[in-house]
Amino acid sequence: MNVTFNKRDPIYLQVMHYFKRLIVSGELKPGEEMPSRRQLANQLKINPNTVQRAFSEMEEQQLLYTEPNKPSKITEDPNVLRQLKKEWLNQAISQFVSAIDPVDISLDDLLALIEEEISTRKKDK
Amino acid sequence: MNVTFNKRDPIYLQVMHYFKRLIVSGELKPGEEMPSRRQLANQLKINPNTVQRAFSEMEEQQLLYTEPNKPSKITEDPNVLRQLKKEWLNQAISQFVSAIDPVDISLDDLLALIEEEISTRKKDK
DNA sequence: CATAGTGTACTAATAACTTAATACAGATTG
DNA sequence: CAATCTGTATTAAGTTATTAGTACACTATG
Repeated sequence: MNVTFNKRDPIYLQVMHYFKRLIVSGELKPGEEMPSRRQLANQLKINPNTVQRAFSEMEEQQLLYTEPNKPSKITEDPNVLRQLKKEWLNQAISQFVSAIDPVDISLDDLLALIEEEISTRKKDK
Repeated sequence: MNVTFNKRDPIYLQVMHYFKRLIVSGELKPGEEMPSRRQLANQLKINPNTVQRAFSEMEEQQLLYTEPNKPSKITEDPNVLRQLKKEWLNQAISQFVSAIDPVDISLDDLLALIEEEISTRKKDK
């Protein structure tokens, strides 16, 4: 459980983002149990209600489901999962293209820089 | 002056981002005058101090310089400008690669999606 | 020389978020 | 069957960053 919170964004959003990422990557599998709200709050040294907020929003987005008095679980709905991955990717690309729009650089150079960054990261990990 | 503020991020940061983008794109040229703090605040319907905060931070970053009782001007230091562009690009790429890291997609498919997004935007504008 | 424009500085108010304190219903476990 | 674990809900308080209000010093201009 490697989470570091930045001070700028709301913690509940950062918690959501952390778990969404795990779902997108497949590290959290459909049907898998989430940690309990209190337990997670203890680990992260945050208030249980902050976890509750993150979880209940993820539940609204149908990423989690909760049976009464049981820990929440990752959705098993393939449509929801597919949609999540799709949106995650679209959002990343859209934001990226928008960010580099003002920069004067050729497409080839840009793609080369991306490849370079990716291979650098592979090496480092 | 086409600015729409989101509600999440501090306004002064959004103002900074807006002008940095203009500098990166070259729409604001070295030595060019910035609008006065009050005038800009009026246009954007925000408090002059919010503009002041944005401007003074940009001044700290040496993107602007201000002679007493004169409107601020864009820096004419080519090193600062080069550095800004470099960091802008690096930040975009780094953030993007980090975002798509959990996604299971081939490099070729990814680059194709980027090209597609770029050409879509060109078409639409 | 008064008016209106600069930038700047200080303090107060606001708003958003987080934390905290409790409570309740139900399940599980020893 | 008591203790402890789930999730859920409500309300209040605290904190912090952002925004707003106001005043000051200086300059240019008509």
